Amino acid sequence: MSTDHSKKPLVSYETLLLQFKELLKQSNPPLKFTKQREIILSTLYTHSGHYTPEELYEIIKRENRDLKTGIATIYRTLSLLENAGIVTSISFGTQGKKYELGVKAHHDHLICTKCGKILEFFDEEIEEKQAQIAKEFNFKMEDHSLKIFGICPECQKIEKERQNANNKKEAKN
Amino acid sequence: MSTDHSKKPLVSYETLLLQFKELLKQSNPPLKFTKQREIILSTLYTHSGHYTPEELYEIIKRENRDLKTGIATIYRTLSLLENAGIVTSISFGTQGKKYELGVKAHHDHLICTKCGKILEFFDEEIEEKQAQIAKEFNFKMEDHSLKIFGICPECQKIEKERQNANNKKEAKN
DNA sequence: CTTATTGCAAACGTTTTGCACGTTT
DNA sequence: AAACGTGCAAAACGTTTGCAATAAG
Repeated sequence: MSTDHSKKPLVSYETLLLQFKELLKQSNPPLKFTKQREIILSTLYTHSGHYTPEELYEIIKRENRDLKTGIATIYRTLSLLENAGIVTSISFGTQGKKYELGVKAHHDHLICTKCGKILEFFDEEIEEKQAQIAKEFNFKMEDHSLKIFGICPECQKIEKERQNANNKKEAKN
Repeated sequence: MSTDHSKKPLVSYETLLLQFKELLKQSNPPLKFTKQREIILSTLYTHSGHYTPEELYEIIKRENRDLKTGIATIYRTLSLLENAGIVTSISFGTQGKKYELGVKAHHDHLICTKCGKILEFFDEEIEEKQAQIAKEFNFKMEDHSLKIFGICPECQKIEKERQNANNKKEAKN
């Protein structure tokens, strides 16, 4: 298994930006390159990680006091970027989606159910198995998503400490 | 790989109902066995498959003209049944969840992106790999979800037929 | 007779949309 | 100048909740 913890995307921002501009130009009808779209892209680039539209909106508002960017534009741009394959999303039931720059290699997720932290992993064997299963069912595979839910090491530690504290208290009584 | 296409749950309805009644009685405080709860359970039993609360609501309304059952009760009962481990859910991003009777063995899902059909599979090797990965990350695994998205054989066929029809039309012009 | 459960409607949080105005091309 | 993009507020969507009436134990 290979683990990919790199916090930096694989391409430079210049390359990414060019890629994005090219995409806009090639669209039919051609789309426009706006300040808002640039800021959303650059924010995703500089803040490597998984964000809800709301979280991204807060970061952008805080870091760009001069330019107004509405939440609707965040949603619209994230959809655009996702359809273009520039970002990918991971969904959390009714509680929404989190987005990340998708220029990294494909990977799956470990999600902490206590603190919401997301770790990434990649396993070639599982990838192959999935393709094989799709084939067996005559499914034309388009995508797949593997999520492992659990408690991360840090939260396990916190849990243990809380238990110890409780035990001490009970011992006193 | 073992494939489980059985459209019938593993236990009889009588057994399931007893299990449910026992569960209600054992709760603290004890919960009540109502007509609505029985109908929701029996509808899930007789209509094997995956349903959104809305879909279940429509089925129940159609098949039980005499008893009024509100959508809120569907939601409340599905939560109850899920917490009790009697049904399981599979979530679809912002578009909600689908529920199924969960007395069957654990399995993962193949989901058709055209028609929404859900097929089930189980692969021991993938299961093991997941447990191993969680261990490597010191994650205390609670659950996992593997979804393969793609186009089912039927929809592939429909797609091909549509293409053929289009080709003929173009040939005419 | 007590307590949980119900349907209803209102509230909720997230996402989408209509529209007049601004910006990019 | 033409057309796309924007912010805003309202609407839409799936889900949850408060409440008075009802049914189960």
